[in-house]
Amino acid sequence: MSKLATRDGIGSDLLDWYEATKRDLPWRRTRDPYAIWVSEVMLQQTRVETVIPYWERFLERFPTIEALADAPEPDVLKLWEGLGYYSRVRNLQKAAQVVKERHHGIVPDNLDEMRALPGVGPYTAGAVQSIAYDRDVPAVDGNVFRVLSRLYLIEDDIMKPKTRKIFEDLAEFLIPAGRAAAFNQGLMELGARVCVPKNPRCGTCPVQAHCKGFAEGVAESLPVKEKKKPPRPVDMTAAILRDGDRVLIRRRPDKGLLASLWEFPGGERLPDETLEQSLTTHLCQDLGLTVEPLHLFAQVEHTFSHLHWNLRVYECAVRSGQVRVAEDVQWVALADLEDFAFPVAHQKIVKQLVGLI
DNA sequence: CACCCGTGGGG
DNA sequence: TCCCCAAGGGT
Repeated sequence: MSKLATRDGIGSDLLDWYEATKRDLPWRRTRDPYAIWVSEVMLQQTRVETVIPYWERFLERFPTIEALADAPEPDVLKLWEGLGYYSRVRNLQKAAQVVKERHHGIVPDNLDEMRALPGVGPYTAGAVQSIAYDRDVPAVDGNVFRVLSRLYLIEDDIMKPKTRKIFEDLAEFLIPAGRAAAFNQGLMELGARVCVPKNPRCGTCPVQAHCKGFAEGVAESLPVKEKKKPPRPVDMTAAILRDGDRVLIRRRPDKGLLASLWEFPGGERLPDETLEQSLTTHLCQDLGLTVEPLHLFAQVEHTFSHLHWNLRVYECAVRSGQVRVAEDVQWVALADLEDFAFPVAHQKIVKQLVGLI
């Protein structure tokens, strides 16, 4: 750490630049720890421009910890529809319930208690504690990894968990006393607007003079990051079952991919399965129905972070069996489909269906 | 540690 | 088109 014993001007240069140029983001207009927390969860792996309208709607509908804690989960999920990584909001609501019941509805003002809440990891805890409570703790996200790896020419693979401590220690060391809120946000802002992954704007960088990566001409090749594997292709089938103006939908399991979202019934079609076999497997086992595919209604390609669905949707006729309507299996009028939270892949089907009205 | 968990935008 | 990626966390 001795070679880093030059806290030099990074802190003050970055703070000056941040205060002078920071964006006017809605969550920067509040000091409410809950509102800031919500923004940090939404911003996980998600762009600022995408988050803004979601954050506005979410805070309007659930303005307090208690409002979120007491809300029906389907309502919460509906407001998150389209944002992805849905376990984020399920954990957020669980955490809100813990805060309501065990912390008098007040977001904990220390790192350990915050970290203990579901969905709160090292980044989110550090971000909320520094931004909302002015605690001098680091908040290391992807931007900070990139900025610091360039500034100090650190070549450790940032995808490896053990690398995290190197950057957290450095980020903490660099915090100007009492200024973690602005400093942490300054590092992230710099990563988002100047020290970007490709074609970094080193010419306008406020800390270029301190940047070892720039001096060595290797800034753009940092950080070192292992490539991730391409998404695995999966064939999927889904059935449109109609009864007058109503269609059958069901809720996905409360764990795993797209947990608790609604969908048109179906599932994975294994490589050696026929269409009928696949539909029978999923509809018969899950709903007690056998069906006959009538015609291809839609074909949807959808890529997730780790999967690629080729989803074939067939309008079907019920051949035998009776639909067991339950809390998680419902006939819904086309006009009411919008009340349910669907994953994007199935929203494409909803659009076609509603277009028929 | 390796893998799972979404989505939309940009180069 | 394809690949990368964006204020990560859970298991």
